[in-house]
Amino acid sequence: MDVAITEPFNREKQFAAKRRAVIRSAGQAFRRRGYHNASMKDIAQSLGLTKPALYYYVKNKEEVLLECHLMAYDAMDEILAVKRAANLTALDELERLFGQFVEMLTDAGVSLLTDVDSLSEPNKAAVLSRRRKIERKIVKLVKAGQNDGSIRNGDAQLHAFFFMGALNWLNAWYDAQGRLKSEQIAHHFALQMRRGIQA
Amino acid sequence: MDVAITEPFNREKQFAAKRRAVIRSAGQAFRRRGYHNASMKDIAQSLGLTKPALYYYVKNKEEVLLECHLMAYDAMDEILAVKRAANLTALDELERLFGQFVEMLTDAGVSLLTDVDSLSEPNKAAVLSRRRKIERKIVKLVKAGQNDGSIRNGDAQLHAFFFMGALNWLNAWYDAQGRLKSEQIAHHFALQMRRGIQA
DNA sequence: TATAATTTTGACCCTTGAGTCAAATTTATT
DNA sequence: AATAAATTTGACTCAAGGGTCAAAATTATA
Repeated sequence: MDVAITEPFNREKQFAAKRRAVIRSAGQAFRRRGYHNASMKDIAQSLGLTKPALYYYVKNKEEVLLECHLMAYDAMDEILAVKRAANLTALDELERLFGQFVEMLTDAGVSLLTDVDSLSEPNKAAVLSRRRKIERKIVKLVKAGQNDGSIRNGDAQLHAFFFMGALNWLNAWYDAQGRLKSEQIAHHFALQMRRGIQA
Repeated sequence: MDVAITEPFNREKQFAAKRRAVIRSAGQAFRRRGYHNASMKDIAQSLGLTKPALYYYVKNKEEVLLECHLMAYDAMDEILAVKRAANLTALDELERLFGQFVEMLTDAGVSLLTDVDSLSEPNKAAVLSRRRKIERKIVKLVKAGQNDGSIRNGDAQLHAFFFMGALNWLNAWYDAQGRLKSEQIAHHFALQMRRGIQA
């Protein structure tokens, strides 16, 4: 086989995959116990590694937190990127998006963290900028809905802040083993979001 | 004047007042920067004190966090304690309560914190127990609304989790100096909450 | 099998911040 | 003014946890 090129590429892939696993695992820990309550040693152990082995894959703890944030925002961007069908109202679209966000946070192991103050200034700014960009898209959609008549009037920003809270609060109570199943939550939340703002 | 009794009482009052000030000030710091990012030294300085002076009023940092949680729950209990007028639907009542919660978190300097994992087991259990007690009251009210026909059917717990998220998310974005004024937010949120669950 | 690259580790260093204490200062009482 | 109580502080101790490093172990390559 033509390994001369693919082999080193596979090595990189292995490395990247392991690195992602580190970030994801750390994300779970941060989500459950909080950034400062989850030590690098804990995170390493939960992957069957030792601390120095972790540091082979990441520069420092803050970098891990940063990537957790960005990973979640990437996932949200991906959901937001899908162009909506022309026949749907902005409200319909928002309902669909919101349901997908919920599923992403429950089903898929994506962790939407809130601890932004544990980042140093440049990173904090970067994360907040990403967050605002997503918020802006959503607010824009709310305004579109107010124009197409599907969403009732009122401060669009407040409309959005309200239901984004429901999303961020998921971390505090959602339990994959619990009574409430991902799909059920997504469906319920999407509807409650819709009703809250519909015209 | 008959000081023999009132004087020592005043001393205690002074002490208690200063102690409360410490808790409240710490609460602001925890809310803004997070429990672990706000050092006891910071908290002391923001009150014009030094660290050892703080420790004259509180046992340790965890105690401060605990009291912050309890203080917020006390305020919520107080709001919840008011008997509702017999002619109001449960939904009306819920709307009123929710608006009051929002005002309490914005106008009054009450800090509703989410960091429960930085508490040791017994304290964490105590805080979660208080939280659940409040949640239970609210869920009960939701169910009452489903009985009196003012609130649409669906999992009452999910109804509540959704709008409680909006409340907890306030910390992340509310700024007393910002564009959005307390009363406006309270009114808007109360309505959006109502619409989300009304029959 | 020998050699080189990658991955992992035990043992360490170092900073940060919680918490303490004996002594100083301020405030009230006789 | 003298004494006692309450309050505040400078100067510490100490543990936890982030991060490093030289060497060992593993895996791939010649």
